[in-house]
Amino acid sequence: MKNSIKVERAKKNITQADLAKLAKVSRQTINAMELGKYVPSTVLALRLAQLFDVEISKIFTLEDSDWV
Amino acid sequence: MKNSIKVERAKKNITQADLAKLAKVSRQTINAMELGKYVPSTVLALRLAQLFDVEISKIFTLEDSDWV
DNA sequence: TCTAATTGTGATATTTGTTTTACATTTGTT
DNA sequence: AACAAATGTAAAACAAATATCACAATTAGA
Repeated sequence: MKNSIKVERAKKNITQADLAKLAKVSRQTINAMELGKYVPSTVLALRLAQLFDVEISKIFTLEDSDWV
Repeated sequence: MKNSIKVERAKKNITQADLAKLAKVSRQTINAMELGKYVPSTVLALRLAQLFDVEISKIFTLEDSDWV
């Protein structure tokens, strides 16, 4: 699964630490997520979409490998 | 977090077992999710949205308690 | 270039999602 | 009522998400 959190963050010009605070997770969670190291829970994904005021599917997109 | 998987499933008139197979998870996962016993990963949520051909935010919605 | 801010990384611990197996309960049909 | 299909539930095990702490590497500004 891919995500465009880094881009959304850039649009708002906020740091990982800022976003972490807003989303109420640790900075490392944001960092690891941006680096594609893991997939967030749906609650966290919804929170981020809400914070960025963007459809969740605009931020998170499935890849073929997500169906294996 | 709330979800309307049961409703979407009813629209398509398929069983939990059917959906489980389509979404490539166990039937218990679908069941527990419908009963609100836990929150799926974003990958699974995206798969379901894609299967139902509905925006993810139409199926999964945050509640106030999801921000605590 | 120095320095501070930001980002990346590693290890460990805890919590939560998911599977499997197996059985109980409910619902729908005949 | 009896039977089958669908749904709910429980426990154990494993996988994955998230936190925390600590430090290294990179980037941006003065």
